[in-house]
Amino acid sequence: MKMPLHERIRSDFEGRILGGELAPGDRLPIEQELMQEYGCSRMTVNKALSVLAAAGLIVRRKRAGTFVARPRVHSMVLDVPDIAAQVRERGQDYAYRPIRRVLRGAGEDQEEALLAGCGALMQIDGVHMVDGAPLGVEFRLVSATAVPEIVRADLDSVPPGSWLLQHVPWTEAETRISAVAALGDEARWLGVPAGSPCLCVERRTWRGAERVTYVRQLFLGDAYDMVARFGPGASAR
Amino acid sequence: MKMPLHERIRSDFEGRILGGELAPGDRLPIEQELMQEYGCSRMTVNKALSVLAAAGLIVRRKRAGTFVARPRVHSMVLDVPDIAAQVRERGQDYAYRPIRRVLRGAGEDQEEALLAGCGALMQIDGVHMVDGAPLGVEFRLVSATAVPEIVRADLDSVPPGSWLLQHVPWTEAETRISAVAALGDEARWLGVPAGSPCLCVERRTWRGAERVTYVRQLFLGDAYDMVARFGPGASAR
DNA sequence: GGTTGTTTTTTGTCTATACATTAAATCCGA
DNA sequence: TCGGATTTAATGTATAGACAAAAAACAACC
Repeated sequence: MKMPLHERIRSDFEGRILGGELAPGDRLPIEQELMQEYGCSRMTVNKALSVLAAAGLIVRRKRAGTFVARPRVHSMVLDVPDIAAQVRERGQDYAYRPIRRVLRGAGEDQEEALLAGCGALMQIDGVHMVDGAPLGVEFRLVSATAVPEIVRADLDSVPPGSWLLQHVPWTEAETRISAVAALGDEARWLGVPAGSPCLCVERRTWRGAERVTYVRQLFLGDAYDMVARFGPGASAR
Repeated sequence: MKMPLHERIRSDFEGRILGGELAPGDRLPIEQELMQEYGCSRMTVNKALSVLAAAGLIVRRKRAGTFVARPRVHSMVLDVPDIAAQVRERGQDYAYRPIRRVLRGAGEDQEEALLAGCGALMQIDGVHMVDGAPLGVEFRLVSATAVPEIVRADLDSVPPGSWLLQHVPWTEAETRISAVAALGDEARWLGVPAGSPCLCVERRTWRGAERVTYVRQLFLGDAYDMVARFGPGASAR
């Protein structure tokens, strides 16, 4: 196993922590001791520990030492997929069917008000189709002040999710996942009886302090799920 | 703003990439140029870029240079909360009500078979209660070969989720989130009509190659949601 | 033309050292 | 005993230099 030394030190302790040999609160050897143990310079040890600290596995406190991180505030990596790509990967046929696209001011809706910042809003609604059947509907709001290009963009051939991903840089995002019953128009577009369970994905994006987009997607409960992973290669797959 | 130099270099490029100034595929200056530009040593530049590379924002190739990473398969950090703690944080009352707890061999169920590995299984079912009303039900399987302590653990006062979090080390986990309709027993335990939409959270954990646990949780659609974040402080909140 | 070495550029790792920063521990005087 | 100043042990940042490793670019050869 030819592994850089700092990598070996890192995975050594990672294993011991995740495997339970080192419990939260336990103190690790100080850098001096580790240089002895591994026969290397302090920078090498430091690099290994810095990476573990960045990953949140350990906490380093000056003068006190290095400790296994307290609360296993257990966080996982959620892959937010490009729906079209994901569907095609499974060998199925994907299509986006636009429902509506209007440029207007913010209405009564609280979300709209927050997003608008007294500017114009582009509303884009559509349905994701798989092999001719609806998979999900989406209701999207884009701030026309933050993304002026949206007004003239060609969004009929490309699903707006993909377009936005390519053209709109953002610095922060929040995704909220819940379960709701499909109602009214939503149920009709999805072609299911009202009350059918759907996975509701809401996403808000910001650029700095400025709100950029809001999306609400409703997916058929039995046709779509989201997966989050933790562990070796969590983000690599 | 007193910020370490490597941190400044890092956030400099992070900003330019997330802000769109640097597009995917663009090449960054080589380390030599950056040492000139920032008037520092190569190790400092290297540290900054290594962190960005670890975060997946850039890709570094020997002899070729450093490039902004390709269309970011957009991944976010999902916080998997401790239900009890989360509820109490909102000032509400939390209780766990056990339904069933049996030690047995694996049955017909495929999931059970995968988990068992010809060993015994501990099945633990219960309801999460908030202010006296059901929030969710959970159906849990724990490999008694991987976690022998489970057999004698006191799980009536402590919700098994918390107990496991404390006592069972694992190295890999996968969470699958979908929307389903509550049916039969599940609906009864939740106190809702059959067919009500629920958020279904399934989690599998491994220790190395060995399966450790499987959980299936059903939460009332209108009372529970999960949040994932991306951006400054994504894991810190 | 295509294959196979060879060079060279760029990142990867590591060392040894220096000084800064922080906070725990200690000391000391009122 | 308390509270504040001082010491000191640990991490944090940074430097300058060395050699390793990979892969793009080039050259040579059949």
